[in-house]
Amino acid sequence: MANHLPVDRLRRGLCTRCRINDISVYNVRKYLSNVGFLYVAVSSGFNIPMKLTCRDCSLAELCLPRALSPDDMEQFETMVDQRPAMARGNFLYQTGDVFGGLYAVKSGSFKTTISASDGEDQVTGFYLPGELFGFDGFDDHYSCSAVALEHSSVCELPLSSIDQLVVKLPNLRRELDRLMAREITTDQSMLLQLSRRTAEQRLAAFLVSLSLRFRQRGFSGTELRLSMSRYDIANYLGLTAETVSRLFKRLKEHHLALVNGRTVIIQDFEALHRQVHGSGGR
Amino acid sequence: MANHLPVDRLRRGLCTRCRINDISVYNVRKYLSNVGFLYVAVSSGFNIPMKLTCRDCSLAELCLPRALSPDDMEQFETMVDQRPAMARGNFLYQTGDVFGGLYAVKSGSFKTTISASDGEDQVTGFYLPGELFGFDGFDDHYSCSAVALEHSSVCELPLSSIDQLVVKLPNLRRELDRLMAREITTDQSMLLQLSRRTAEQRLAAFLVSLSLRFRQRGFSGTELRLSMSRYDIANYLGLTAETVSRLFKRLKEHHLALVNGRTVIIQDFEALHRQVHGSGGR
DNA sequence: TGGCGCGCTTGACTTACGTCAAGGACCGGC
DNA sequence: GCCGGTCCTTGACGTAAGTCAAGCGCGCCA
Repeated sequence: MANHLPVDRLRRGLCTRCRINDISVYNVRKYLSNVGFLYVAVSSGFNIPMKLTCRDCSLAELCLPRALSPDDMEQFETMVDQRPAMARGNFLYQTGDVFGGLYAVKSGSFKTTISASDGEDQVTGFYLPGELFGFDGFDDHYSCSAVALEHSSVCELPLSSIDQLVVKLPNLRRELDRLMAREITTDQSMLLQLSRRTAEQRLAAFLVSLSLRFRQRGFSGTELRLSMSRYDIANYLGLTAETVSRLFKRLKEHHLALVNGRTVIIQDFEALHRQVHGSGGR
Repeated sequence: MANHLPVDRLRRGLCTRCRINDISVYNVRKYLSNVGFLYVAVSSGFNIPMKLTCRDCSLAELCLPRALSPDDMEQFETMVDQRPAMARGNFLYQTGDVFGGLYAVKSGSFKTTISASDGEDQVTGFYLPGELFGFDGFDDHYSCSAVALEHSSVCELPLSSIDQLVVKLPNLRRELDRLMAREITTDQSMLLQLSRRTAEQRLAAFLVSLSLRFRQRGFSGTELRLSMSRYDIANYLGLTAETVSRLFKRLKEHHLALVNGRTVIIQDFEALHRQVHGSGGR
């Protein structure tokens, strides 16, 4: 397994194999100790002191500012707050909190959940580096809670900044609208998933989506490390952890994917993809 | 049954019992012929020639412009296009159409649907007078199709107008953000419904929501006329038409609601409400 | 490095809801 | 007022996925 190192990307803050974007010796140590396999056999280049700007950030092409011209970008950067890293399981915000702003994942990953009156939760989304979340809060209060799935960090775009920026930067407003529409579209396609697809198809769709998003971020699209538990996956897909477990077993038997704990090796992406769209649901 | 007539509201374009907002002799005749029970035993006051302004519209307190000051409202009105009425079953827009703008229901009702690659549809929402839809289109193309469920009409807020107005009217932008966030929140609470609630709970939630929204619009909250088919309801709730039918029967047996064709009489709202939140799902 | 607990797996059994099929009611058009 | 089609209802039956329970093992912490 390649220990071929994309040093320049690392310098800019991101290892293409891991999910580290805000580099510091502490974080890397911490991260490495969590990672099962060691793609990062790094020597130097770690304790670069830095306050990342968006232009430096390796996620720039994926993240919100990608719609901005260099001039706009400069204005934009001054409005973005970098938040301290968070430990796994910590809440970034909770249901009912006053809307503070939007968040972009800088490193790690998050889940958002809503809770029913009886206390039961529903996972509504997983967010990877470069992805924006918090749109549900625009109605004054967040309707979801956001939880770090691993050691993670975010950039914050505070509400006050948004109000100022959208007037000055029409491109930013349009990009925000676009992202919000995409949030709606993905939620709605989940509605279709939940009501018209079999458990098998849902899991296949989940893996395909993750694979594509990882690849987009420069990670491997075939060897993934899941940051969420079986329970989270099951909940997100409207299933139980037992069912997910059995399905993973079936994927293994059919040589579509090899799942071992939280490591997933996708063996036959095409077949998985076919399964998603394949021959109707229930 | 009262033929007590809210004439002033009718003058302004809305009968509180029916769903007529854009009054013309033609429309009323057309509508009456579709309605099973005749609340509207109207004599005069029908063929009022009018181009409704938002200030005249009886839906003003519910619709988008409610966030606007009188001055703002005047600017806003000039940008809104009134579309000709549409027959049942007609598309306002279809999946993939270039985003033209947002729509507010003026009379009648609409459903939005997405379709899977295999051609199967999923109903993602129902929209009543005063409700805004089309947000999914902000990402350049509509990801849903919008279909009139009965003889209906809409007001259009074209994209070009939105771009101009949001700069001039910050309150409008905030209201749009709020509505968009609400769309996200309702979609996500549907995710919870679909994955964690029994068929019975889903249908109860559907009826409770409809009842509240009808009441908000000045219609009866206890005697509803559904504009959507059993198939649509079932599809929206992730069930089959057969199951919905059986559930309606059960509601009748338990004296919670009386359902006859498309007429629903809610007998015990509280009990229905309890059923929604009651003692966990599956 | 070793111990403990949570998260995962596996099997046996249950059930809510879907599927299939047939008949009935309503509605709109001629 | 009759006829055709669509929408709705009802019953019999099947099954995908849930529930319950028990054991295993990874990974986290001391």
